[in-house]
Amino acid sequence: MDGRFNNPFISEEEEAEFMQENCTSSPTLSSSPPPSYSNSSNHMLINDHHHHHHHHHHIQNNKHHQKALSVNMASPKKSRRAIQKRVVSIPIGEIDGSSTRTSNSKGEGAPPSDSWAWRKYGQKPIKGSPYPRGYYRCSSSKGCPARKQVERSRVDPTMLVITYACEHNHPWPASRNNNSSTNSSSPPPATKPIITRAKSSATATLTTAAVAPRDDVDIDTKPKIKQEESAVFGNQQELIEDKFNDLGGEEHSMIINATTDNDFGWFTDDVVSASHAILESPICAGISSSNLNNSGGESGVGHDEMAMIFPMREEDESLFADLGELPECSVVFRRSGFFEQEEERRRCSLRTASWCGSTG
DNA sequence: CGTCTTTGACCAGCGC
DNA sequence: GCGCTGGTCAAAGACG
Repeated sequence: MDGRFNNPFISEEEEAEFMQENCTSSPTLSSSPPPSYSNSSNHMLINDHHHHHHHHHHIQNNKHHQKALSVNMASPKKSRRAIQKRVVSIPIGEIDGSSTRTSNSKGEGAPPSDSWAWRKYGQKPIKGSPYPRGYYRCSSSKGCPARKQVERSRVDPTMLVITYACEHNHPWPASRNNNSSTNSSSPPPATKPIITRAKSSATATLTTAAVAPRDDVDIDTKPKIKQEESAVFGNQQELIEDKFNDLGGEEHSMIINATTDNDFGWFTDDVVSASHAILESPICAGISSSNLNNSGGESGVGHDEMAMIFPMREEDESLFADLGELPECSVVFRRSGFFEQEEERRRCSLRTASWCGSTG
């Protein structure tokens, strides 16, 4: 499916270089019927099943050494940072998974299900953040390059930052026993028949979990989280904000006004009600131009969550696509009652800061 | 029994 | 060249 996903706020990395090639910016399933998802000849990177076959003969004895064969994980052509990513920030409490799942031993609960089946394959603590980052990959299809990283926002613990990389190669439920219901173009009927009511946007589907009915009602978990995290955050906030001033911008995200909270209709009734989500879009549509002047850009702290973009419908996307650059529209979003408006504004100005996430 | 999560180790990229 | 950090793998355990 496409990165537009069904997430509330998405910011897209533009650096994408090899990602596009390797990851085969698979055509939005919805728009164009993918000819053959199974084809793996194109993307020869990030996939693991590939290298497995490649270096088979190498080592097999030592279990631990087997990993050695995974060396070529990605054609080392470009740096990891060159990978296109879509950063999505969502209020953790709103849709936070935690659900029935194993919740979490240390990191965070199950990330909000975006109707795709994700399998966690790793988790690591991130240098600048008190919260670990979880690594997920699409479990629907073995060869699916789709991956996502889930971590709690450093600046706003109540926010969950999900970074999507690569898109799915397959329709919806590739394997598994998903009932892909009708066609592959549209997400499966959510367990909760709520979605897409407001906007009728076919693509908009969050917390559906058709594949993995993991998300249910776990709204209660959020209050707890808030307290803990917010406490931790007290200090960092200041620091982080400082850093933002030095951030360099690389991103080209545009910000637009969201119509109204109706747009969140596709969230979930629970979600919506629980999330007093407010869309504020001061239209800092400056497109990062103003931010670029910093060039120092690194710190890699928190800018990711700064950028929150609202996923558009395919239709809309198309329109923008024609525009040339703007892949998606972004929207500044914020939860009411947590940060002050001032901060909000501040963010707005910083928002476009690029998230050079990976390397620390 | 199958699938997914957890967890420690390995590896590559990057900075020094 | 070394060390740090992030990203991934895979065995074992947990869960359904």
